[in-house]
Amino acid sequence: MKIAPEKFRFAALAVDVPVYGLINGKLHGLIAPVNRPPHYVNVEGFLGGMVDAKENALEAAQRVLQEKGNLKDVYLEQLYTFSEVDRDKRNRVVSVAHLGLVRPDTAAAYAHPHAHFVPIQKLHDLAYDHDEIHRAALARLRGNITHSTIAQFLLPRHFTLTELQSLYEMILGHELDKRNFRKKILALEILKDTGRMQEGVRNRPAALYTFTTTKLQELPLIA
Amino acid sequence: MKIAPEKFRFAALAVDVPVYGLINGKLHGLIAPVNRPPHYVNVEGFLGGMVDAKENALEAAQRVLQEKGNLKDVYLEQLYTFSEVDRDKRNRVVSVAHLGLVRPDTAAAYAHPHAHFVPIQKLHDLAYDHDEIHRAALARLRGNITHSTIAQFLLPRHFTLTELQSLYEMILGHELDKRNFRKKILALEILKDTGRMQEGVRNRPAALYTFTTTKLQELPLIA
DNA sequence: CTTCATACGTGTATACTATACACAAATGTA
DNA sequence: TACATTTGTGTATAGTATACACGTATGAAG
Repeated sequence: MKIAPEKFRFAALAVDVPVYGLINGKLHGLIAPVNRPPHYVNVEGFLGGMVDAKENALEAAQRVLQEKGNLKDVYLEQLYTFSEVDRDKRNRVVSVAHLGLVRPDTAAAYAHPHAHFVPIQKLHDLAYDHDEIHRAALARLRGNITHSTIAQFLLPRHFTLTELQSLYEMILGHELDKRNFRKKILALEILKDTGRMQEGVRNRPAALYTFTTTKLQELPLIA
Repeated sequence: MKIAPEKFRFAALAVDVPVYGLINGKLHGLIAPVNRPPHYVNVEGFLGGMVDAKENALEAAQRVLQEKGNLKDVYLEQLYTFSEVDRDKRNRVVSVAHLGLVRPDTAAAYAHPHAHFVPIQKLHDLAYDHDEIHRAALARLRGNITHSTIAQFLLPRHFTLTELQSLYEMILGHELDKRNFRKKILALEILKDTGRMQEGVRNRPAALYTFTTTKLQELPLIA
């Protein structure tokens, strides 16, 4: 593929990837130090990087997560393209933001010299326009969780209904009735009982469920 | 704003804008001839153009519609960014597609030497990846019409409930019950009766309604 | 081994919402 | 005056959403 004529090439094309995961049942976002003098020092931001000539935006997002975060098998979807002229104060960079989700095993076991998970409430004053990207990502998550089985990418393979409900509550920002939630979610037939139970809890052990399919499905509205 | 370093500038950044409007009560899309030898000759495509150095993607979309289609006051929202390496066979172009909607007065009175409105069923075999953009745009329209007052950007200022219902039916692809549709839409309190009636129709004249606000509002699910 | 603390798992009655459905009324035309 | 056409309206029924409380299984502590 040839490169475009010089006169159209003033902007760099980047991806930024807000990645979220549950740690101890709470939503965290993955950020790393940003050090780009003179504008961006002593700040942090989501993982991001330039798209290169032989890949599309999604592939770039996957590569960036691998290279800069040592992360694989992340659920990714395109979020929004941020193109404000001065969104990067150094020079013109247009960024195709992608929402990323990881399971708790990945998030909890995550160890990396620079990138780290931080509770979502503490994600502010980030570099570039990453505060705005964060808001857009959470809004997307809220929209998705009621219309699809996206929760599956944030939960372990086997989970309890209480864990699922708690995830919904965190993302939606309000509490749900336990009995009604169970009735609705089970009626959708997207979950199956594994027959196994929680172990090592100091209360009545909960049944473990799993999603019937590993694919993202559209759903009628929940909650 | 400085331009980005040379090594990151291999792709051109463009916008493509599928614009839809009602003509004689049917949805049409706006396309124009594309003539970019050797790959794109004798084909048509949505209006599009390069983003330039001093504007963001939305501003570019507005400018392109003005310059290439002589269109102003178009409702625009970012749709999706298409970044396949070979989506433009000539060279690498990443396009931030925007969905555009115009009112029937604009669409019906539309006269332009090249750009023209074509019924959506006839929009196929378009240049570049515009068939895919068309599909994405219609899918977005379907999603939006049930969750927002986006219909207002496709209807005249004053319209009948039958016209509104017919728009919903066209976009959703199925028929709706007249009485139930009216009950639901009026209960939302997004419409007000203008007190005026249709004139010059050869049947019982319908009451004319208008949206209570000119802003896009989120709605609970309709239909 | 008993008691306690904790979280799990379940059903029903009521309010609300969605659906199905048919006919009289207002206009222009013949 | 009769006809063709499209508007505008109500009710009964089914289905869905909501509100709500207590017995049960486990581990820990005494």
